[in-house]
This record gives sequence, C-alpha cells and structure tokens, in this order.
Amino acid sequence: MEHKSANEMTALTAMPTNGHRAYFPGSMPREEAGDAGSVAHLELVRCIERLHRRYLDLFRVDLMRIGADDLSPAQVMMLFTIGPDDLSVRDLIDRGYYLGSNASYNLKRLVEAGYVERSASVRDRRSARIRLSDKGRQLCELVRGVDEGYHRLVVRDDGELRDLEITFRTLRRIEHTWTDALRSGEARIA
Amino acid sequence: MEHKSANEMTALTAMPTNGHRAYFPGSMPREEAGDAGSVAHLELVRCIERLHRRYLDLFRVDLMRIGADDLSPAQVMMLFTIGPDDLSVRDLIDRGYYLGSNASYNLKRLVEAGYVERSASVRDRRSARIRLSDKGRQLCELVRGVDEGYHRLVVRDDGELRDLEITFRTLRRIEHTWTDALRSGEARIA
DNA sequence: AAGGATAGTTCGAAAATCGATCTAAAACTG
DNA sequence: CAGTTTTAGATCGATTTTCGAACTATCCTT
Repeated sequence: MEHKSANEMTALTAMPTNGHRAYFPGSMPREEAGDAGSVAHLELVRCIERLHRRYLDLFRVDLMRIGADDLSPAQVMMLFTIGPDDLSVRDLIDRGYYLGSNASYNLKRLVEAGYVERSASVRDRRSARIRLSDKGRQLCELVRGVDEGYHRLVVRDDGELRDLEITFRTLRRIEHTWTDALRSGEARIA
Repeated sequence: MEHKSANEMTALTAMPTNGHRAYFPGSMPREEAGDAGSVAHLELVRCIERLHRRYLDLFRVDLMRIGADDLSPAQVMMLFTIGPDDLSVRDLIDRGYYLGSNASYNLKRLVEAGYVERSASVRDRRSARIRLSDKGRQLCELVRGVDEGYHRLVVRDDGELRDLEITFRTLRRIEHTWTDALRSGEARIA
C-alpha cells in the first residue's frame, strides 16, 4: 500500500511499438512447426501476465485520481469479488483463488479502512460473514465509472463487442481447465 | 524464490463450482442496466487478475516437476520474453512492461543461475546485450513441452482454436489500448 | 467426552515492488 | 574540447506482498 506512481524507468515511455523485430507471435524459440503457426496456449499465458502487469500500472493511476490511495489495486479488486453478496472468507477465497493467509491479510486492511464489514455468523461462530460497507460500495461505483471509459475505448462496435464476449467466455473456460488441472495434479501428490 | 508449493488453505480444494449464487457475471453491484447485460470491461479485468493468480499456482507446480525450482514463474516468463533474440535491457523492459529495477533484479538472478548471458554492447558500452544461454533455451523447451499439454486441453477442435485466436487478438488490442491510455494519462502529469 | 475436521487468523521469513540514487557512457552545445 | 544533459542500467533501502506453518476457536462425529 502507499505508492506515489510516477514511474521512472518503466515501459511507460515506449510502447511495444518499439524498434526491431515484430515481437508479436515472434518472440519465442521456434513456433513455425507443430501448431501450424496458430496462437499457442503459452502465448496467451504470456499475454495475460503482461496485461496483468500493465493494468496494475493503469489502475494505480486511476485509484490515485479517485482518491482511493489507501488501497492496493488487488484490494480494490477484492471488493468486486465480494460484490453485492454476503459471504464467508472461504467463499471469497474460492471465488478469487486467493491463498488463505493472503485473503486474511487483505481483508484485514479492507476492514480497517472501512470498506468491508465483518461479523460472525450466527449459525457457525467460526465463520465470518463479510460484505461491503457503504464506503466500499461507493468506491466500487467510482471504479465502475472509470471503467466505463475503458469499456468504450475497447468496444467501439458490434464486432468488438462480440469479440469481447468470446474472449471472456474463452478465458472462463481456460480458468476452469486450469483449476481442474491443478486439482488433479495435486491429487497425485496428496 | 524458494517455495515448496503444497498450498494449505488455498482454493485448490474447491473450484468456483461452489455453493450458492451463480457468481458468473453476477458478483458485482448492478449491471443489468446500461450495457444491456453484456460482458463489461471490468469483468474481463477481474478475470485476467484471477487467471494470472491461478496460472501462477499451476505453473509453480509444473516448474517443480521440471526441476526448475531455482526460478520464480515470473522469471521463467522473462526467458520467453527474451526469446531467441539478442536484446538490450531496455528492449526487455518495453516488451514485458517491467519496471526497470524489477527487470534488473530478475535479470540478475537469471544470469546468476546461468539461464541468461549478458555482455556489453560494442557500439554503446552503457548498453547490455542479453540472450538466453543453452540452459535457458533448454528450460524453455521443457516448459513449451508442458504447455503443449495445456494447449491440447484448451483447444480441442477448430471452434476452440478460432476462439483462442480471437481471444489472443482481442487481448492484444486491449493491451495496446491500455498502453495508450497510460501514456496519455501520464502525459497530462509530465 | 474425545478426536478430528473446519474456519479463519497470526507470525516470521523470504521475496517482490518501487522510487531514489548512483555510475558510466553517450550525445548535445556552445 | 570542456561542460552539460541524456540515457542505460545497477543498486539501495524501505515497504509491501507472499507463503506456509503454527495456532485458536468452533463444530462435527462417534
């Protein structure tokens, strides 16, 4: 938490539109063979990693503008993962694939900063019930407002809307595939 | 670096296929209005964040199996960002959207561990030339092999291949949009 | 009631992040 | 050419994050 942005040596100044090679699907050892030149899973993974890093930079700036400089991007995202629901920490963990201790850590900050309310469940007193506070909901509104700007930049016509939908659907499918793979992978160990 | 995996309280045990609500496009404050219920940019962002976290878990396990337990997932990804090329640190930074000091930090480890070779440029002696070593290339081969397994899980027919291509193309477009937004956003400040 | 599973937190060590320096080598500028 | 400014990149120190291993408290089973 607490970061003043204003990147120094970051990639900010230079887009991928840099000099030499294409860098598009070209920046990895041989790929001409095998998949007949189509996009490989690994390229997508790399893209996701890059996008994630990129969005963090962008989002941090936006959060600063909004005035939510007491939260890290990941913490704000966590607010959206909670959403309008009233859930247990376990549910939150499952939704966001968080590690238990990390979820606790971030949740603690969210509660301390007043974005999330926590109370003990009546039925099971081990279990905590979490939900957004008004402050939390307000922040979500603001973020959603900012995001609409990006939405408009990204989907400018029906074709792009359709692509976005396919993209979302595909990513969800991949998410599911990975989760399965992870589960069965661990099964061999356990 | 150095992590023994074997998550404890992680989401490993429970997929998003958990109890109560749908959670699909449902876990955020109101979205029925406006976009006519279609996928919003923000949902995609959240998905990317989740996928990133998820893949980290998966990849760490794979790296362990491969025997590359001296590198973090991000560092291995950096190898692919270097790819077959011979580039300067600046190029690497631009390609991967790294922060300068982080790139240095990771690069140092890659060089120390023998995956990357660095030498000074002849023309500009400030500039370093970076490239994969044999060891680095070998690791990339191994990872690529593992990845082919996931590729087959994810694209099982032509339709899915087409979706993957659209997804990749769309994500690249978004990446570009964000980079632009970030650049022009910072411009106002600078 | 005893033993085990579950929910969630806390702790300490390790690692990652970030911006501010800092060095060295270009590249300008007069 | 001396003087200044830029650029490439490494390094430093402070902060934040990540992770797994305890640990506490409650619940469930028998």
